[in-house]
Amino acid sequence: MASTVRRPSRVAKLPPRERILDAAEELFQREGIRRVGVQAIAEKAETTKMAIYRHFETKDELVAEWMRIVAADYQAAFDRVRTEYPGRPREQILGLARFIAEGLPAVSHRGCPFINTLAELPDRSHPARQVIEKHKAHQTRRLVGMCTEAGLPDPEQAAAEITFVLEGAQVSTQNGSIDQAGDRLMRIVEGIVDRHRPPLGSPRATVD
Amino acid sequence: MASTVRRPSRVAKLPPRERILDAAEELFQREGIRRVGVQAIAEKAETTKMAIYRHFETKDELVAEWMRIVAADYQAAFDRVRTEYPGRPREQILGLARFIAEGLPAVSHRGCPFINTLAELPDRSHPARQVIEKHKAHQTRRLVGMCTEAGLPDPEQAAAEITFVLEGAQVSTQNGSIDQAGDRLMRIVEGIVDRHRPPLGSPRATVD
DNA sequence: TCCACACGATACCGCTCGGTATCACTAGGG
DNA sequence: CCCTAGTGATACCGAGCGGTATCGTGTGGA
Repeated sequence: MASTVRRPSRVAKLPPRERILDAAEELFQREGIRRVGVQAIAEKAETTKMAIYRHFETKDELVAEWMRIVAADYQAAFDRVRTEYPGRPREQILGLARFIAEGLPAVSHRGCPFINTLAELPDRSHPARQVIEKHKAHQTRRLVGMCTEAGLPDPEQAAAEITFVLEGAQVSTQNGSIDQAGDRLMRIVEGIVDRHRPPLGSPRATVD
Repeated sequence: MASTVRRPSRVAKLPPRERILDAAEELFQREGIRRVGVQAIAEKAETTKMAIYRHFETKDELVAEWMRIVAADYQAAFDRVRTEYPGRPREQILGLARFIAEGLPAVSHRGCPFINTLAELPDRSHPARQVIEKHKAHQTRRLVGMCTEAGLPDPEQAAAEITFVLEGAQVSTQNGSIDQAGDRLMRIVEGIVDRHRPPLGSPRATVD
């Protein structure tokens, strides 16, 4: 391990900015934002504090950039299920739920980055908080659209219910109150999208 | 006149320990744990840092004591619905949901103390964290019992679903993605407890 | 060849943190 | 009466924080 560190330029290291973001992501996720100092991020990224402040105005801006990356990951999951199941909104919703359910073991005991960051940043004007709220609003809009396409009778209510269970599954995994949360989550979401099947002959009915 | 309840600072102050806990509760809830220093708590409690350390070994122990108080509040809500609707588990569950739903506006943008504290304390051996996990496990057990009494066919799955939506409603209120979360939450829980009404004359579900 | 420029390293600043030591005061019980 | 115990006030400690200043260094393009 030390031998790889020895080589500064012969080994193709990622550019500093990427290394900083990678290190920040891992430390923030594992320890929380306020527990992690800029110095610790620099060390994990194999660079220095000065380099961080050359790429990010403040630590708060670094946090916001991290949140933008996480939000982009979720957006990518949305895009993926949409191209994977074109015209089949029911499968799209289940794909999203599976994306969350499969991510539960990885974040067990540390939970969702959005929820944790929100808890650590009570200031509503914090740049990272604005990123989160904008992302969540956008995500809700897309989910309502899917529920509408799926022919659910009250799409906004269904989207709210799905959102609640997705968030709640992550929280309950974090505090250890519900076991097999992933399986339970999938069954719940299946129940939601199947509860009000569109009447037979509906143009948007699922094909299988 | 409210003077009986009011606590003029000079005349009839609460004992220091109570004032400290009251001040800590408000500051922790509003600002988060790590943002609030012991000095700030002392000032709000109209006492000094030394007095705090006479009553609590460390700041972490003060946090844990706060969590015990919050957990006791939730336990009291459980007890209240059980005595308020004796032998009517469906109403008990709805009463719990109403307890959460009515609390949503008060904690909007700051969320549930348990979730926030968990986010700020990644160390699983932290005393406050153990209080939370023990409380959540106990709460789940009680909820499963209610679902069993209500005759829901899969009480553990139903309890998981209810837990998810209760937690999720608080998270979604905090990040502002779902409006009218309280009303939506109540409709969802009503749907859960009404979805599988036990057939008339059906035998009781098995109790674990 | 030279220069610009991003990067690395280190020292430093002011501030706040959790926690401790010390001393004076006051109320209550024998 | 005094003795004790809890309280208030203040000063202090070492450590870590976010952020800055300064100087050295290696490399690539002209």
